[in-house]
Amino acid sequence: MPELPEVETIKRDLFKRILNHKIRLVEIRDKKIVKSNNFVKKLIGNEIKGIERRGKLLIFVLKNKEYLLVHLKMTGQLMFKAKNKSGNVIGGHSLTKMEDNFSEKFTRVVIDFGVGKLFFNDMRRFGYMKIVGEEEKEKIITKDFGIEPLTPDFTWDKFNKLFNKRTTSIKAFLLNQKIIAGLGNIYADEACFCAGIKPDRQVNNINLEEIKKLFKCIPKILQLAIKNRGTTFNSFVDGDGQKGSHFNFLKVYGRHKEKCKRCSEKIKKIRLVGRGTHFCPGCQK
DNA sequence: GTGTTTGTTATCAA
DNA sequence: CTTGATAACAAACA
Repeated sequence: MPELPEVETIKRDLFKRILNHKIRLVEIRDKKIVKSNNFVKKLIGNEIKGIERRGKLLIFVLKNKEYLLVHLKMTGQLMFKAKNKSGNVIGGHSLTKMEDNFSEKFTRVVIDFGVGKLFFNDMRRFGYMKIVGEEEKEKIITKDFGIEPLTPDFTWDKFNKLFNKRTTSIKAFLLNQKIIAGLGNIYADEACFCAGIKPDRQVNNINLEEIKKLFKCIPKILQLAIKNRGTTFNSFVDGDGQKGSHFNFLKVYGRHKEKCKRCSEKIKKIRLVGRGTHFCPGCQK
């Protein structure tokens, strides 16, 4: 599940690979993935001049000031494979099996940059790609997303105000992209552990001290996960097709029935907001 | 065959 | 209009 740290890792990887290379060919293998018209035509001959991120959404800035938006949803992957001297992508032989974290079994779109190809793979087909103009891009990044952690926009004043008059669980609050952008199921659970808050607590019952802890925990958790190049649980790979190493740093997510690293109590798993939710009964109140 | 996995949105309710 | 709760979607795997 690519969340903010995973998407950020991909962004940084692709920056080094695909910037300023003219797009030669675009192959759509699954029409469902592409959500805008004239997709191939708009890309061929174009260049990517920058890569931005808003929450879990990747924004490729095109030379003609249009924007290629890519959302990986649950199982999306974006990986660049360089070409060798004979013009074939390295490691791109198998069409069916996973070899070296790479197969074309679930490849939905391929963008050929001459120096290599960018593969959009997505087993579950929840992800999408679309090209939009300046106006629509601005509308999306302002309307659909809340405060962006890891930017100057994430201030104590703004964060604290978000807790006013809300009547939902802290877990649902953290998962809501319109409130805070970029947290998903893994990092929402991790943030709650870090702040010592049980995920089913109501937002209006969380005290100032706890809000302060959350304010510190959210960037801290995300930064560490980025440093470890993201969490690979099922399908996440970075822009080069490699796994992230943050899995072993997780305190609660995926550690059901295991001992808490801090207090040795058994990690519990419940269902909240329709999501698997992990917490430590000893550390979280 | 069944349950489980989750990011987002549609839908309905208040 | 805003907020919240819930189901639905998709496909593979244990």
